[in-house]
Amino acid sequence: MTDNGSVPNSKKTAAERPAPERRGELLATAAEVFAAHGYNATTVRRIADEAGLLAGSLYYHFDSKESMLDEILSAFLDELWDGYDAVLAAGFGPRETLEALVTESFREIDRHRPAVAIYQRESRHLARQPRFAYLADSQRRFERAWLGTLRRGAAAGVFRADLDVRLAYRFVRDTVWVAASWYRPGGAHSPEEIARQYLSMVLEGIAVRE
Amino acid sequence: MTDNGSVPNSKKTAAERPAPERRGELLATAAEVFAAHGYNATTVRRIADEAGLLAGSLYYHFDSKESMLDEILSAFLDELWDGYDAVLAAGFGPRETLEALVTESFREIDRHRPAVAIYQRESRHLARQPRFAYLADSQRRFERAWLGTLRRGAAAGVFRADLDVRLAYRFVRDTVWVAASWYRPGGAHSPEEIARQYLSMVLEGIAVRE
DNA sequence: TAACCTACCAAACACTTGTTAGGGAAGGAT
DNA sequence: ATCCTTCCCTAACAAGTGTTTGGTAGGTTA
Repeated sequence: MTDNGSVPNSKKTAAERPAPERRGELLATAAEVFAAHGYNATTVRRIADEAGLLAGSLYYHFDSKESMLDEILSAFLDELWDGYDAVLAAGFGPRETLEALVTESFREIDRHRPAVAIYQRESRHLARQPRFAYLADSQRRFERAWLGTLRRGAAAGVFRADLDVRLAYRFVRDTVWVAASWYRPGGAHSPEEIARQYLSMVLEGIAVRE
Repeated sequence: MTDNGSVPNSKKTAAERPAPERRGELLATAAEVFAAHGYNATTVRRIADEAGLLAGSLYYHFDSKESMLDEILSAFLDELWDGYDAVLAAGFGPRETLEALVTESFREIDRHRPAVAIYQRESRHLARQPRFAYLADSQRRFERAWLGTLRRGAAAGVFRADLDVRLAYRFVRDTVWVAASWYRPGGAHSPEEIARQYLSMVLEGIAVRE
């Protein structure tokens, strides 16, 4: 009985926000609908329907449809980078870094599946809008982290050096993140188990060695 | 294979068809815009703009925005299955079949990049509509072809048997098709070259062997 | 000449979209 | 009781949507 205790309304910064608990519920259903049908194809009435209120009422909590999307994506990316930065700061070798990044990614997919699906679908054209410039930033950091790890590994002789590193980067990146399109939490495999098998395929290949 | 004939501009009977050459141009630009911004986010006025005519004029050539999408997707799938069926009928072993399927896929991406991008983005929810039921059919055939090849290979000892075949299937499938999101025809690598490197990664892995 | 066909335009149609304005019920604080 | 805050509803708005209708320039055929 400790979860519904204090009301942190006055503790937040400048922007006065209504009760953050209802907000979270609404954002969760909005994310679910965005992920299922795409941002543009999702009407604000549909979100309201799914959440059990009327379209106009959403504007008590948010000032636009776009800001819902914004909040969903930035919350996801914040958490993602918390995890990634921890991995990158740990001083692992290239192979261990790759393994940790992949595992962390599948954990994020587990926690933020709708947000990841939306990101995959919309980030490319959203990144052009000034409001979503942080998406482009994130993509650059992303590339730096993964490509750097792959290059370090190739130089250290733990990853194959005969591959186009950029192709390998896209290969690993896509391999991991498209999983969000079919992954369902609570399924047969845990995020860690999926990460283990994916890593096994990416690192060792699916062919039998002789 | 999916549908009836190839020119569905039939308000009455398919007695006469307008010049198919202009049709092809319009479909190509429509596919390009759909791929760039998503089907729902694309207005019919935007397509017309890009093609150099007015929105209403598109309805001389097509009877709806949806039928443009239909024609783009089914044309792509028809060609894809021509290639796949040829491979599957060739009587290759599992490994050669996999290699041929991957190579053929990258060739299709090269030829139908916009259609592939649209397919990736929209097929999931389109498949629920009766009109696009052939998308679901195609996906089932797709799964049978790839999964069957992987199973045959695991049984024959050329693919690893310790992997979840379903995971491996999704791994290979996604790995190949997401390439459409970044591939640009006329780039540094030919489809065959990309296929070669992807196959090398999928089959042998990116780690150095000892 | 006239009739005809192709490929388009101009203007509107009905409908959906995101968003806003004003109001009101519930409940706690004073 | 009075006030205030929270959360939602009703009802509308203007802009944008896919689509239809009727017309027409220009070429081809009779």
